[in-house]
Amino acid sequence: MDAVSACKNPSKKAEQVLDAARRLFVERGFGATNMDALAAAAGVSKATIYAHYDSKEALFAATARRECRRLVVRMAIGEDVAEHRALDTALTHIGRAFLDALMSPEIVGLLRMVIAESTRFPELGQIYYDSAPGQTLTSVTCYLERARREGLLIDCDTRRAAEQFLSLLRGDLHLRILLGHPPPRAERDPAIDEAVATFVARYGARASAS
Amino acid sequence: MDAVSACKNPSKKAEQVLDAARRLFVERGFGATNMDALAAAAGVSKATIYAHYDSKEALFAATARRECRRLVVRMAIGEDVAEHRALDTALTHIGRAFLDALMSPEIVGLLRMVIAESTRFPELGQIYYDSAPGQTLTSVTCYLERARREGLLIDCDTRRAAEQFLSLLRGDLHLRILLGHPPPRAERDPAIDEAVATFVARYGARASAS
DNA sequence: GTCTATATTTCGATAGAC
DNA sequence: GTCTATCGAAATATAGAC
Repeated sequence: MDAVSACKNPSKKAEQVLDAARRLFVERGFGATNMDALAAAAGVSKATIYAHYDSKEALFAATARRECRRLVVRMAIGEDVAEHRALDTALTHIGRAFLDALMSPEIVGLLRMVIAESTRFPELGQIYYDSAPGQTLTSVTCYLERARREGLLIDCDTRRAAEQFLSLLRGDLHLRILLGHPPPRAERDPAIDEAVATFVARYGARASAS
Repeated sequence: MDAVSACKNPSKKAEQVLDAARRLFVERGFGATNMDALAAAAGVSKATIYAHYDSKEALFAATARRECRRLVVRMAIGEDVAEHRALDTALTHIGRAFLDALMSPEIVGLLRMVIAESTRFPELGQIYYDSAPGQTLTSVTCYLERARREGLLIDCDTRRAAEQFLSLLRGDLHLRILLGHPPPRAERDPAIDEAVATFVARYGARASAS
């Protein structure tokens, strides 16, 4: 029951439909999007949509799954952003990349959509979580593990350390963005610096020069 | 345009309607709730609903606003949970209270609803943010300010410290709950301890006995 | 103020021609 | 495979009696 099998008859028009569905569902949500608007946006007729997808719900599920998969790709990039740098510099770079991704309109829209429909489509929540946050957490954990082996960190549970670092970075930014009231951009860089400072205070190797 | 003025004709039945609206909207969301179900749940006729509220949207807005205001009251309680205790004990207690509130089904449901409809009703996001997270942040900042004056904390920006502490507590719990996949409860207390440990590593007074 | 019954609209889904 | 045209259900909103 993935995006492929949900599409009964793959073709170019099926792609157009999926693209339009992504735009409209992400912008307006499931309930506020109707099939007429969807057909118009895709440049096809409603009947064509139903030739490819059994129902509005099936189309939504296929769309959401596809977008979550794309997310995995996006978040996996930047994994090596922190090569060969001092700990705090590397963490700052990771922080910027993380917040950039977190604040991008496509990701925010997708997350809002998934949250909104997580009761109607319970599986989506799991898929999303495994995609974006899961990938990021794994990626950061790997970096911290390397840093620990190199003596930059104290001996610790690197996965929990990664969770804490990401939490410090996220702050209430995530919530505010989801609520439609993002904080001014000027607050971002100081917040990253403070997140790094707190992380280093707990996990930085005491013996390192500072 | 608040909950009062949105209700054209206050009465006992108007209360019943608002109560039913809270339950259904929070459980099922705006789109999946219809006026027939609402009337049945409230024990009144549809016409009665429309005698008190101009439209489904008006009823939703009134309901959401009222629930956000109630939230302020809930979160303000527990402000003095941390009186006369050692720093880490107090922080642990604050942490438990915070997570309890964060995880309560009513609050999660309300938040999900507000996020889901934050494009259709942009004002709601602001109202919610000012209510729950705003109150909590203020409350924790006050405690930290007192602790700082008593010499338990280093000299610091207590508001930012409060933000970081709450972020550490929240972790990705919030996200996972909103996505419908909460982590096992057993992970909660260790996570709180670790949050406190990281916070104290950065902000705890170095001279204090440990 | 509240009800029953109904009007009206919106929207998901389909039939049938090409 | 795709379109035009349409059906039928569901849902919002209202009319009119009490």
